[in-house]
Amino acid sequence: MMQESGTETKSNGAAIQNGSSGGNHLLQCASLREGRSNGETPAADAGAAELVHVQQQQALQVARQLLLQQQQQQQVSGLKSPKRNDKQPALQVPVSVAMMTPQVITPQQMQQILQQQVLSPQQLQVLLQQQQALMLQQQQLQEFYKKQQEQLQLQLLQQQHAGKQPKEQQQVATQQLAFQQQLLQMQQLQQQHLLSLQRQGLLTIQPGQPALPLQPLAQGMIPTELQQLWKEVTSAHSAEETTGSNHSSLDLTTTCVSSSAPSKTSLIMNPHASTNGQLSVHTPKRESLSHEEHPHSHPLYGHGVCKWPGCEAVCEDFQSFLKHLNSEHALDDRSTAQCRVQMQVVQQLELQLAKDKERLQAMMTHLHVKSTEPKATPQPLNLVSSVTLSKSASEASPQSLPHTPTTPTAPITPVTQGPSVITTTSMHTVGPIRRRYSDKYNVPISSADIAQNQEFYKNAEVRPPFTYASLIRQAILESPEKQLTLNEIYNWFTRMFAYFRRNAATWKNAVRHNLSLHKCFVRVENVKGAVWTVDEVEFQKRRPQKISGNPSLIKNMQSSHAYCTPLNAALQASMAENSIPLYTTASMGNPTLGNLASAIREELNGAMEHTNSNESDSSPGRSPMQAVHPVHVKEEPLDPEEAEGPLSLVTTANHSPDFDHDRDYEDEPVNEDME
DNA sequence: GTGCACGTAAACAGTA
DNA sequence: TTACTGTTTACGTGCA
Repeated sequence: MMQESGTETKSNGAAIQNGSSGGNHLLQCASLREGRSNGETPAADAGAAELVHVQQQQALQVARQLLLQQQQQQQVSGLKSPKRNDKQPALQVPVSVAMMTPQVITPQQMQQILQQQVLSPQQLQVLLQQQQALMLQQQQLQEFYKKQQEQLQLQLLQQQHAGKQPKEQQQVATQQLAFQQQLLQMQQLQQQHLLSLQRQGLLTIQPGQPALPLQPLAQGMIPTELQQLWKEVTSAHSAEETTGSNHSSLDLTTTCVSSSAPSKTSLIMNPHASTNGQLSVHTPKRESLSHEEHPHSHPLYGHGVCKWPGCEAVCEDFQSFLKHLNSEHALDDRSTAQCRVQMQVVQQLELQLAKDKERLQAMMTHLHVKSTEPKATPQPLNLVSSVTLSKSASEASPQSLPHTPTTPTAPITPVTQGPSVITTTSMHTVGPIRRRYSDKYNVPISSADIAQNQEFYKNAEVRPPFTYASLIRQAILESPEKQLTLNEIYNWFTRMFAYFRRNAATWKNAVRHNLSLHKCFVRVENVKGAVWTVDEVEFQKRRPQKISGNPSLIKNMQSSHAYCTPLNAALQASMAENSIPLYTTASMGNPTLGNLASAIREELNGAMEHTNSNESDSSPGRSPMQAVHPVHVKEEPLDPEEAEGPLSLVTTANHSPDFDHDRDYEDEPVNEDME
């Protein structure tokens, strides 16, 4: 008995699932673009990188030549002019250090680390090699530059004691300038190269941590990975510190060779970092202060261990920890560098979080809209779906007002909210409560509702928060011909809802009961036997009744439309005025909009009609459907002779799928009363 | 408290 | 005879 009938209800599930995966990617791309948006050329590829590489080598050679010349001059002339003492540091420092320092991982780079997963191992290796070559060059440059500076300083000192000729001084100064310009140029080239690498998906790597890039390519970074990253970064820093005679090379922030602590801190805060409120450069002062406030709760101290990133020094007690903190993690270049890295880690995490949030939002949105998209496709279903959708939408919207507050069940909100699934789920758990919610006051289920939660209902044995009447109507409307045999209705129930795979006797009885009870369900004798159809007119009639006597309802409905998204005011107004136009456009156009519009229209229609219906059936505001169809469809109990009447109804219903009838149906009692 | 809507159960009849 | 289909009635529940 319960077999077959697989035709009409297409699984919206597939459509639901295929929809939107691309969105995230787009988002990511967009964010990446933002991150990089420093005016780089977009077309950086391996060729460009090589070019940059060659250029860098040339620049390096030039620098070496300059240095040699300088050294020769120094040897020949002895001491240099002291005059340039003042200017030199000023010139050197910013240019040299800032430019030459291997870059601390920038937020963009971190972001890429977190996101990148595209490159093939071969690509990665090539890029890594390039990167490492660059790093080597950087180191060479640094060493070279440091030596030069030391020599210059020595020279200057010597010159201070022994006078020099201004000529030589000028020469040296110009050479310095030229050299710095060369360095600057090199640095720019390097940066370009780095940017190109970034574009290719590889982050820039710090010298001394070649392994780093390999890890990050795994998808999202988990905290441990981040920690690992942190350790590597910090270790790299410290290594450089120890190796380099001059500590300042590490960090952009640690620019001045002779810079003082304050200047460093100020430099440390780059715009990015400051945004995070990370100004919390941990000065000893602060620490102690915070410590005073919270005696033994120091964020950097726990379980007897210093939690300074990469430290993990064991501290017997808090005092020793403080000691350790002040001694080992005082305000120096290393600490600031670490601090900066930490800032970036945090920033990256925040970025990741934001991104994930975006992703979630996109997913929610997609799941929401999704149901409508598939329906747009031209299939038997589509017709149905459009109808049902409109219905659903209408249902949702209307009821949502009066109902929403009271009824938790209604998966009401196809349009408005996000994870309808969740909503429904939660609602389902309510179980017993469900019934009231669905129809009456509210709207009967909408196909959209069902579609949106389709997967959930299919798999979870949760009672759908819809009335039998709503479900039956839905099933019928989803069928290509908008008519189903009882058995097909059964099948639809079992197919769509796991809940109805049990207790068949009970719910089947209920289905039959509803079919018979509600006038909106019309039994038609067909060639193949008896089929059930939905009489929308009945719905129309009924709806008003429920609402009837409640003038505020109309208001509510209209206001409810506002909830319903992006329908513009004009549209709503037009709908309010005349349901027909809206109806047409809505149904024809964008599915979502159509649903919404139809829903609204229904609502309005219902309300209007309702108001009008009290007086007479033929109200001006009525939809064509209504006008066309005889109001009384089912009034007379089904005599075989009357079969014709219902049939006509059926046809009409089919013709105007969009017509939402949301109003439901079912309250037979109402109908009867009206009739 | 009442009316309404809904769900559930059951009885009954008709039909294949 | 059985199972399905369809109708009807009764009862309970929740809500306005």
